Amino acid sequence: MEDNIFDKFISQKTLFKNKENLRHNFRPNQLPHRNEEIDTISYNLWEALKGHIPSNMTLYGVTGAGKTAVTAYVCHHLKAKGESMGSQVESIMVNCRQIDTQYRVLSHIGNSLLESYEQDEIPFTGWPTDRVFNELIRRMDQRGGVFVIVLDEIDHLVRKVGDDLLYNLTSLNSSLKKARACVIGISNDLKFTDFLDPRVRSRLGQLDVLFKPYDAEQLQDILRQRAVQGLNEGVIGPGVIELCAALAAQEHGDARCALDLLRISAEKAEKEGENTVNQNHVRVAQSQIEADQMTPVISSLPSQQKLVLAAVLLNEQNGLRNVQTGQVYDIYRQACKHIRQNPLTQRRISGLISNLDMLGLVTARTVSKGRYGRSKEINSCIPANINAPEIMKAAEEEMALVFKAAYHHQTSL
DNA sequence: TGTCCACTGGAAGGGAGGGCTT
DNA sequence: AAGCCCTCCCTTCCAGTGGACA
Repeated sequence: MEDNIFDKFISQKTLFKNKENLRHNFRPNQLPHRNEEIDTISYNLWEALKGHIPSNMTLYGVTGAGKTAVTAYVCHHLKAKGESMGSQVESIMVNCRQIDTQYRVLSHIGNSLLESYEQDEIPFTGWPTDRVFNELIRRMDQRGGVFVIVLDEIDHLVRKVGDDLLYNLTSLNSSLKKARACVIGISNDLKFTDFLDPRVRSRLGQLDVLFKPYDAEQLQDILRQRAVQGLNEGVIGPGVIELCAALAAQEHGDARCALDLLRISAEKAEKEGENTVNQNHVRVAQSQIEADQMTPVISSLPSQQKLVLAAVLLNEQNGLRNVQTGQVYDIYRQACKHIRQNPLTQRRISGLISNLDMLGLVTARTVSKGRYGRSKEINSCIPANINAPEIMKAAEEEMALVFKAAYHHQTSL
């Protein structure tokens, strides 16, 4: 019989008991060091089980501080309790980084309320927004009960489209006849309410919950708990948990980062056929995570963005740091010429640079150089261990062409 | 103290591309 | 088919700005 390429993996021994337990989006039975937050939120949502309207809430905290996990955890329990008590409670989670316009949020919520016998989804475009809103209200009233609408990464949405949506959502209850609604906003940014209309701010901020970042010891607890569920006994070498926790604590106490580190370290060890995970695996995992986060971001960039990034990198290859917008724009224009594309305006490029900054691919600091004007100081954030050829591979044709052209230009000098 | 640089970043609006309703 | 609506990408215009320099 022909050998199957997967056979060797079947016979290979594994270090994992259940890998899902080590993913950051897994919902564990317990969330260590978050009892206070869970209490506050669930005490408020308890109103929903009695059929009343809970206060709107805003949850603040850095990435990986457990905001989303706690909310999902509480909502899960809420729904279960609702079912056993016979009161209709439903939670709808919306990730505002992916679903980032008023129309899309409303249609997403509306479509998640589709009864199985109803066929008509709200189309992803085409309707006036107020029609989507009215349809949402109709569906909520039809179902009745209390709806908990969770807007994750709400700061992103507000920065992008303003506060119209929040105004509408926080005043849902005045339009609803039978149903009731409350809104939970989750934000990484403590100051995003600065962007809000005072009315929206006071309605949304009826109850604020602050999630402090985990410290290294708390992260260790989290990792140990997950490791027990996710990994086989005795596979974790000395100091591994401590190292993962310490590295993640440096990243502002990001539990997500800690879990990824542990999982990928174990994957590395398993691939090497080792029986235990050691600190070396963690170090390898860390550099892989850095590279893995960046490469898909770069390759999914629109082509003009890639060109701008290429322009920054080209400047850096020539030994320039802290380049200004104007310099980047010059190189960018030359790059466009090389590959026969029409260049965009400098205003647009300035915006694209800010975009790259938000994505974490470059840092762009606005500085004033006195009478030599005011500009951005731009540096790439691409770590030295991801080198230019790899970026070129990731960024495909546009950047590869630019780099090639620049290389010829350099060598011909 | 005023000037002036090299931009920044907001606002308005055009146009293409997707879709719906009548 | 015509008339809307929404989103995305882009341009044009322009007031505003931090701080070095004369």
